[in-house]
Amino acid sequence: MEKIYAPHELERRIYERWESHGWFAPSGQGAPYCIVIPPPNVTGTLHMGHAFQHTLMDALTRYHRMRGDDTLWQPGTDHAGIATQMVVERQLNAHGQKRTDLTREEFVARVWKWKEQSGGTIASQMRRLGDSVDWSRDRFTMDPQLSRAVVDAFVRLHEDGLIYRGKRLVNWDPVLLTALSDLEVQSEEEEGHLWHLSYPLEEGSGHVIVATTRPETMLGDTAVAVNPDDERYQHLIGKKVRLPLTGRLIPIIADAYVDPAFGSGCVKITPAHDFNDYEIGLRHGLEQINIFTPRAALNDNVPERFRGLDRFEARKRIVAELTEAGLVARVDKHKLTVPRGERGGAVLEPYLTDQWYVRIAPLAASAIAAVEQGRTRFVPENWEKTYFEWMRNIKDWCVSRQLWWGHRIPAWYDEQGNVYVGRDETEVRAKHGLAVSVTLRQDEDVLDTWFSSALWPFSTQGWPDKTPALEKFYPTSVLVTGFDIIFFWVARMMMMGLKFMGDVPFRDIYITGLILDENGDKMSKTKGNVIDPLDIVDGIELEALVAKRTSGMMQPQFAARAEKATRKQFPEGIAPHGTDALRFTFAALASPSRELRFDLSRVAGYRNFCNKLWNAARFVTMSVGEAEPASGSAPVELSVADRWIRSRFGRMVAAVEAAFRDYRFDYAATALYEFTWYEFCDWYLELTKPVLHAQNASEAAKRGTRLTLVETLEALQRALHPLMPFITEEIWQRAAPVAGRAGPTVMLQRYPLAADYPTDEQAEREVAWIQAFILAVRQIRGEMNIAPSKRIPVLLKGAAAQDKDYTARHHAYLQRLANIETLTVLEPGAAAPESATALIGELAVLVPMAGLIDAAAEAERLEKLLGKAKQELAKARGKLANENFVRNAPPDVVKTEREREADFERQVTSITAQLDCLRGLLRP
RNA sequence: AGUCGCGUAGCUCAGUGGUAGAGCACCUCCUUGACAUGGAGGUGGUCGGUGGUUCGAUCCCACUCGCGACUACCA
Repeated sequence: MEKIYAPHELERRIYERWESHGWFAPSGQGAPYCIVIPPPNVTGTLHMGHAFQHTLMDALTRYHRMRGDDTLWQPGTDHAGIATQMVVERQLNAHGQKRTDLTREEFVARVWKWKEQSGGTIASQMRRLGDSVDWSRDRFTMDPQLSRAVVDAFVRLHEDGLIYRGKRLVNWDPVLLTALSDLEVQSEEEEGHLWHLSYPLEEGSGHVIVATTRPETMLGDTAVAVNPDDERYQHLIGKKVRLPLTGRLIPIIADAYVDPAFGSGCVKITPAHDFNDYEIGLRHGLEQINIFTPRAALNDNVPERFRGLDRFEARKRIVAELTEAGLVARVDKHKLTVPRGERGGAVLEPYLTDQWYVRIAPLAASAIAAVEQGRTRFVPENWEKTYFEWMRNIKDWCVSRQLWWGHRIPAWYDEQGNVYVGRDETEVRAKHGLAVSVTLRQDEDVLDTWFSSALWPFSTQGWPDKTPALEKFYPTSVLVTGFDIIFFWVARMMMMGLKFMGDVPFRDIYITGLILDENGDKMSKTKGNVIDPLDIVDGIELEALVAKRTSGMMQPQFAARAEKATRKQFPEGIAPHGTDALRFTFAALASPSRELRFDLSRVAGYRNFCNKLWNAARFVTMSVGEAEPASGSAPVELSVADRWIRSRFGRMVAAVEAAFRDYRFDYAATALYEFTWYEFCDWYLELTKPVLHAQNASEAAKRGTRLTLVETLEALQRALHPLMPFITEEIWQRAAPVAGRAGPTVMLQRYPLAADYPTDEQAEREVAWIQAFILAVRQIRGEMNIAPSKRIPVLLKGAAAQDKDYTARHHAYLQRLANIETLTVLEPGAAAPESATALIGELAVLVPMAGLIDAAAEAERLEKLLGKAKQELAKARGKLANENFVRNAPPDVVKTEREREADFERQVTSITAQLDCLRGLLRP
């Protein structure tokens, strides 16, 4: 084996082998275990958040596969309606073309082409990350079968009265020219103004003042509203004002919605351009005057001189004219929240249009109940509150989009405008008895992308057909996703799953944290702080990274900032770390916290861990050789260390089992890391050396150690495999034959079971003693600056029978690991030379000073120890002096406290005696 | 405005009603035949503040200060 672990070459080779053998497919045996991937945008690339979630999903998948479950990780991608259409439109624009220069068919063909071109990026990234998805089942939301599912779902919902078409106010994007759902609106606080406008009363005797942030909408006002209890305006209710600039007469109405304390207490009502005003308009039967074109320019419903003006231009003109007319009473600075489109960023306009809606309340009710009843469980549990909060206040879902890329709505219109919903035109004609002579025209609109996503857990398994896959893998086991799409996706899958499958789509919903950069900022292209996960895997030069981060940036100032930040953050680019190190980092990071800062130094640490594991494997293979240590009938004898490491391995596996059960990947990572490094490498490998190198050790003992070495190494690869699939495969291939384990790949081996490694209390006790001894000597060495290579004599004082026993039996370990020259057990009362001291309970470990140790330094060290011991002793005594403590605390707590007290008393006595002795020396 | 979350070592974060932990960073020593991407030892925290419950609170409760996210918004 190479001295340094080099991941690059072997990762690709190994993945290809796994994939070509079809090992990612479900085995067909065992209990079904299924995860559906949150489908990324087909034309996108995977970012750190994806890589993080994929790591966790793959770890779960590999773990369950190795546990013998019939495991499927279902891959696929999403057509991402608006996002994808926008990308292709931008490409057209770059060539001086517009979407509308093409026919719909031409444009859609163009998008498909782009999808074919760029659609492979994600798959190749996933391969590099080691994702063990069943590629043979790859799905795309616009596959024929999944499209059929979309149509079927739409028709069924319509048949059940859960989909309707209606004219109402929607969030309209005047740039993209489409409706959006409430969730796609991003409200941001911006600086604006509050204009106080004066509307004259009809009879000419005075005026009312209304306050507005959008003066241009006054052209569509159809009332002024006051609070019914507002005494200032009682006398005006029912009267009329003359709307400036238009001359229209509009009524003053009373509505409890109006807050008398805000502004003037008078509100202009524009039912066609404000959600609240719309509701008020409905209550009072007000006219709805639409004053905008779809592009949000003023239309023919306004005085001629304003027609055709863009809304922002119109605002200036109207304010100017009103000011001139003396009708602007006041202008205040005002913070307001401006609704913008999630994708395009355009200011949205509440706009009256015909759209399709899902009547959501009945669907939400069963989805709420399912979580209340525990049929689906959120992990961490707290997220169910967020889910409930939204579900209980949910509003109907606008599902139609005025786009070309997506699932066309399965509705047809005749020339009279009657609408028919059906799976296709033939079905529609048959269902409604429409003659061939009736011309039908299909709805031009497509469905919200999230409509097809909502069906994902069952549409991917063949629904609406009753397929074996659907039967087996629905409900899925767990959904792994971020909290940012609980509403968009999770809640909707719950509703649709319950509606169409009659059961929840997943047993557990594991909500991951959000990956932030090392400063706690969201990673975004505009901030220039995104990291391509593969750049961490393969490494990247600084210049290439800068180029990558600044390319395609519209605004040069952003590019400059991104470049500066990048050069500061990665002055030498990013070193290669390998996939396993990145994956292990993600696992270790996956605490229940909702925000996770990604720090490259963590990855470096885990790359070192890979290297450590690699070198441990080198040591084992070099020590054990090619042959199976336990072959034939040769006797095998296990040392205390051999028994100890098996026992410790069992404890570690138990911790990992619990961690996977609880989705505590951080605990799993920690347990594996600590076992591997601190127990297997730091202690066990060292403890094998005295045995393997000893001339007087029996062949049976050597066989036992070799066997344990290679068996533990082999089992450790299986234990680590879900988190670090590549390096473990590579090592396993070498270790397994020697460990007597057959099989083509570690990924199909059984995961170790804690039950197979019962705790060996005695071995653990003995090794703990050995460790304490060695640590005691090392501590003296370290603090007294005695070179590790210097062999030193050690004396034991106050040794009990057991200490003597252990000392005798484990002499070889002590001698080698503490690098001892001689080990002498002092008889009671025997005089000890001046020494440095360390305590193991009542046993004192002495290192004679004889030229090695500076007495003053040792005195200082002991003073410090004494201080600590006294402090702890005082604490313990204080507690025990408290009658209430002794009376009320559980007996075992009191007992422990008494033991501590005794222990510290002994320490204080012993250290004090040593100090006295030293002081004698220092005071000649 | 409502909902939720966070505040623990220099940094990033675990954690528990009874002895406060890890990684990184830092200091000292060491190239010993798996590994310097390493080994050995060490420094470092009044667990945001105040009060309450308790024999005992970093942990539970209340209030408070400082952050943050989400949802809905007053024109």
